[in-house]
Amino acid sequence: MCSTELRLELLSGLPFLASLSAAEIDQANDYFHTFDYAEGDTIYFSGDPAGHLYVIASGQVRLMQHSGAGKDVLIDLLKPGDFFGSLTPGGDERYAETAQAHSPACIMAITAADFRNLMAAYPPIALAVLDLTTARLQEARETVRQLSAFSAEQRAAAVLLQLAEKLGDEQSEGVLIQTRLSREDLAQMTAATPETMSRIMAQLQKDGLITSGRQWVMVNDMAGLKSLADG
Amino acid sequence: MCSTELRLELLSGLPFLASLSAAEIDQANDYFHTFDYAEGDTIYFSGDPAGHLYVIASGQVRLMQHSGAGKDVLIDLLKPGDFFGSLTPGGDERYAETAQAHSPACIMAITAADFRNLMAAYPPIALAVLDLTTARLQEARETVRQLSAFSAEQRAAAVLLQLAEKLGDEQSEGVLIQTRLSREDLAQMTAATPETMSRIMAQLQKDGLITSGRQWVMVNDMAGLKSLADG
DNA sequence: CGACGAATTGAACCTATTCAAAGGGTGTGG
DNA sequence: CCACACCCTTTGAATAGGTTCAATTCGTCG
Repeated sequence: MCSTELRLELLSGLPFLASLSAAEIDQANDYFHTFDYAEGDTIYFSGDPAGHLYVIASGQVRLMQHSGAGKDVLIDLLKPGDFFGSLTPGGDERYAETAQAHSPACIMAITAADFRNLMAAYPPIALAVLDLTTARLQEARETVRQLSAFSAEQRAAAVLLQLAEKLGDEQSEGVLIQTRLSREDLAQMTAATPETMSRIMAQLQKDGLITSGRQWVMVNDMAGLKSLADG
Repeated sequence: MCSTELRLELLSGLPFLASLSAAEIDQANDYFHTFDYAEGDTIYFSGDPAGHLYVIASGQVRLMQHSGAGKDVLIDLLKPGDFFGSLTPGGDERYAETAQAHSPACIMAITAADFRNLMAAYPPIALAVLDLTTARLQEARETVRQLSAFSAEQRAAAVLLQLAEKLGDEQSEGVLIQTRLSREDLAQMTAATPETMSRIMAQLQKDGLITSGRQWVMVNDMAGLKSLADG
């Protein structure tokens, strides 16, 4: 269970709460409840009534979409400081995605209505959240573009690049992606099958662009990956 | 050129300006400039410095993304009252998409910085814009899901449904989509080729779900299309 | 009515999927 | 501490869905 200090430190570090004073942060903190999740735990299911906004205190969360026959899509991998869940006050709406702990995680939750009041009281918060949402919209549209125009190999390269930038740890031999990632996870981010992903990863490794084993990936040549991804 | 009355009437009817009084609307109107575009005119190119937010007064606008070799993606078709362009004040950012008049159109433009001031002054505007952006994010993610999990025929059915709901005119024989739409336009919305789209449209017509000719589509069986789209 | 752009149709080709079987790395329990 | 079992991963071969290229037909606007 994450400590009160961690909570306050986290809240004060959030980009979209940057406009609040320490006292106001302290006050906002009262609206949040904290929950712990083990790896694999579901935070909410797609279709559940949407009543809360969540902020990651520690750990990683994955957002997924379901279609029939195990054809799931991994929309996004979130890290501490990221938010997810509902932004609208009405509890009648429903979550469009499923949120799942991708690693052991501590999550803070606030009522959607409370958060909306916070945004209405502090316009800079609303603008900051709007900026983040706009950025996600462009990400999603970029994904659409890649699915429409590029090969599985190019999409894989783009996904690996993105992961390396977001979750990568720079090391002497390359950028290590700090997350357990199976071939299936990568496949669900790329709109491919695990088998295809396995073949692609083998090819990328042969070309010296990456190194990869069971559940881990290291990017050795960011520039090379990028030129492959861009066509 | 759209008249001043049309401009005021349009502004007062905008969902995200609903919180403003008549006098405030009148005042906001001063920030907007109006431009006319002929069918096919480009409003801005992907990559241009992003300095304005646009609102459609009349006509239709299409948002597109480019990739090499004519592999363009038609992200969205917008109608009067919809906004597009930049939401962030800094002019250093760039448009991610190209905006083009899909029919003769009258477009109102406001500086991104001015609009941001408006949102900061009237929080309900910011919240309304956030809601619309969130809705678009979910739309984009739904498109990703469909590209990942469904066949071209299912995607085509989903696109036609969506168009019929957004731009459809209910008639005795079915719902007529009120826009010129070539096989190529539909292909760019579906991530398919015009040839594939032609074959799919022929099949759908044979099944009695739609009627279609050169540049036009009518949906005869919404429920049938929906069950096809959902799998 | 004529001409041009759009739509259709056919056949070969290719990428990625599917199904199946064998090969490892990891971590847990004895 | 080692061994075993489990799941992830790899690899192969057959298949299918969509693309590509090319030729023809059709509708519509001037």
